[in-house]
Amino acid sequence: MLRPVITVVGPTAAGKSELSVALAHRLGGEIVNADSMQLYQGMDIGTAKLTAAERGRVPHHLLDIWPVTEAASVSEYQRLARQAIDDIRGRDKTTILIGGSGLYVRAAIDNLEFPGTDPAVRARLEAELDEAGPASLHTRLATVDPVAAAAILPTNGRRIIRALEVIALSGRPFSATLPNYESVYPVIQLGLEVRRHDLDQRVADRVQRMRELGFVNEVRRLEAIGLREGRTASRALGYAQILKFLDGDWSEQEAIEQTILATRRFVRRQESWFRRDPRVNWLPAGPDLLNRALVSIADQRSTVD
RNA sequence: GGUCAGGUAGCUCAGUUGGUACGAGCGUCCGCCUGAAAAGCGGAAGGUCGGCGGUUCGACCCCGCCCCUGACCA
Repeated sequence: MLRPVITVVGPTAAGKSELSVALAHRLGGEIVNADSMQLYQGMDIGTAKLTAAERGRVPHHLLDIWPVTEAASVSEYQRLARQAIDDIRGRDKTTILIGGSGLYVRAAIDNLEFPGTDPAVRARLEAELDEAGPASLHTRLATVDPVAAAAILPTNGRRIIRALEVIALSGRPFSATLPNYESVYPVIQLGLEVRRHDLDQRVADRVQRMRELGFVNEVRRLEAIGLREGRTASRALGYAQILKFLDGDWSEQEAIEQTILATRRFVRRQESWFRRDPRVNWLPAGPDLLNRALVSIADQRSTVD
């Protein structure tokens, strides 16, 4: 019998990484990263990547696989994640999928299929967006795919473009709606829950610590190898703000404060994303977390198989 | 002590020559999310317009006094 995939989800700074390593030790597991930014090489301090020592001999997969110049792709991530999970399960080890990128988690474990992409088509649409604005693109979407147009707000340029791209490539409507939590593996999902106030404090502390650890220098180093050209990496929390500091737009202090604010906003979005998923079993942060997690896993294991 | 400027949403500020605050950005809360997702987007809740008195049918906007903040002058 193949083991279920265990996911550890929840907002940034809740303590997912630490719990995952502890779980891996207990369960003989291996960790698969589902954090979109930890996929990047060299983005260590700002993504709060565990150090080699902190990983404690637990095999970690899908860290440091992309250079900062590469644009992220959920679809590519999905391929790699499935490959890693299949490999781990094939060796009869437990997979612990951990990350705060909701879509990436779902891409790994759920029945999502991503239609293709075409840089030329996309570039054309983006140029149009710049010139004409999202409303006119939305109007066009409404004529070719009323269902998609109804689901996507006229102000959301990004999603309108993707819909039009898919239609242009496939000739079919962009009827993509997220599947109703149909997973392709047996899964047990643990969610880490931290009270708002505490979480905000942790975020602030963490960002301050990043600064002390040399975050600015990390960004300088990455800037030298093309961070600014990286469509995804250059927009990462903290990195974008430090770049503005390096540009002279903000003082270092402002960059740090803005990073804290942006991270707080992000945390809210993460909570709202994961809260929806009824499969997640929430564990309040606190003492004895590891044991409570193990109990929760044992409880669910009986129902999963 | 005097002069000037200012006291409007949690914060920074718009605003009406007197007619029920039209506010904006940020924050807060809630939500959406299929190839940039640490991205992108939407909604909501918040105001006795510094206090007291006066003028007026009616004052946040006019008058008086008071309190607070800042700058300048003594």
